[in-house]
Amino acid sequence: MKREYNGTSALQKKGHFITTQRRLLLDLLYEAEGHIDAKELYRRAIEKDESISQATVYRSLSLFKELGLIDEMRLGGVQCYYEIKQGIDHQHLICQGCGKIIEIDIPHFQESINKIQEDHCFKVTKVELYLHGYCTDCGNKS
Amino acid sequence: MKREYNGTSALQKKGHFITTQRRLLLDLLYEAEGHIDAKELYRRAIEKDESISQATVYRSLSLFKELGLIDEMRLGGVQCYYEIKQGIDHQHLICQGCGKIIEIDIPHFQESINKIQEDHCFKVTKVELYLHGYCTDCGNKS
DNA sequence: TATGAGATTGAGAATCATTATCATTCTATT
DNA sequence: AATAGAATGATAATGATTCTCAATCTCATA
Repeated sequence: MKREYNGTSALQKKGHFITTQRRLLLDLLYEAEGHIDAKELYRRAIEKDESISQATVYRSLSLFKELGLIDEMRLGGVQCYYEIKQGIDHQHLICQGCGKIIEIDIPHFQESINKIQEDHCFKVTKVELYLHGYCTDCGNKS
Repeated sequence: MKREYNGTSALQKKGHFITTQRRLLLDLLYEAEGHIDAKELYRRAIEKDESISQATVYRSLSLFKELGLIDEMRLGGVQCYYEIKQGIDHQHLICQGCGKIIEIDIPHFQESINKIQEDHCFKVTKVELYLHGYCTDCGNKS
């Protein structure tokens, strides 16, 4: 089943071509439902299109990021993780035990950010909050 | 002038050797007063000890981090930045215009973290908050 | 203070993620 | 269908970091 994603129209609007590769990668990013890195995205892409190149994956991720279609995260390792931009901002708990990523919504977080902007006369464009630690399961083990 | 840093005793306590290289690197980290990356640390180290190796810089940073002597940050680029662990936690504003890093103390931030820990039954060991955007100077230009 | 086991180092190779190059192919008009 | 320019695939290049291993150093013990 072919769905029409917002993503493709966002590409057009800025004068970028809609290619089969970009459509595939957007598809996979939607299906992934968060937290996928370039390598894994490439692995999944090559199953559907065996000729797709790693370079295209990186180039597309870079473009999607520029267009604001996806968010880029640093969850601990060297590589970046990506996810389709959500309507509602959320932050991440990263379990050092099992590697699980938990998305959380922090009440009144935006208000705190607004206050910081005013206090420091700084225009915030992107917020990254990573809380590393141990989830319920891993915390109980120790 | 040779100073005796806490760092060296922390090394000893955990059974690590105090080597001239480690002492030099700790010295340089103290002098740097925050936000230095491995490459720059190596540049400064080699001025004092022309035979020191990049590998030693990386190994030492990794050890210092493990011992809790330094904090590791991801300030936007690919590489990590390091700084001697401060008594008081602080977070970072990262200017996308001029690259300036501004350290900020967020009132009641720890309380928010505590609440998140309780709400999600998650034991937080490390907090990373990065606010990307534009500082006063760069914000006014546009 | 001399010794030896084991930790640490230097040099450079290796790895891993990401970016650049460039000839070829594809896209969206005309 | 023709065409200009964008995008791709293959692969080389880069940059940060890690690994390997023989040589050297540290420190507890004699």
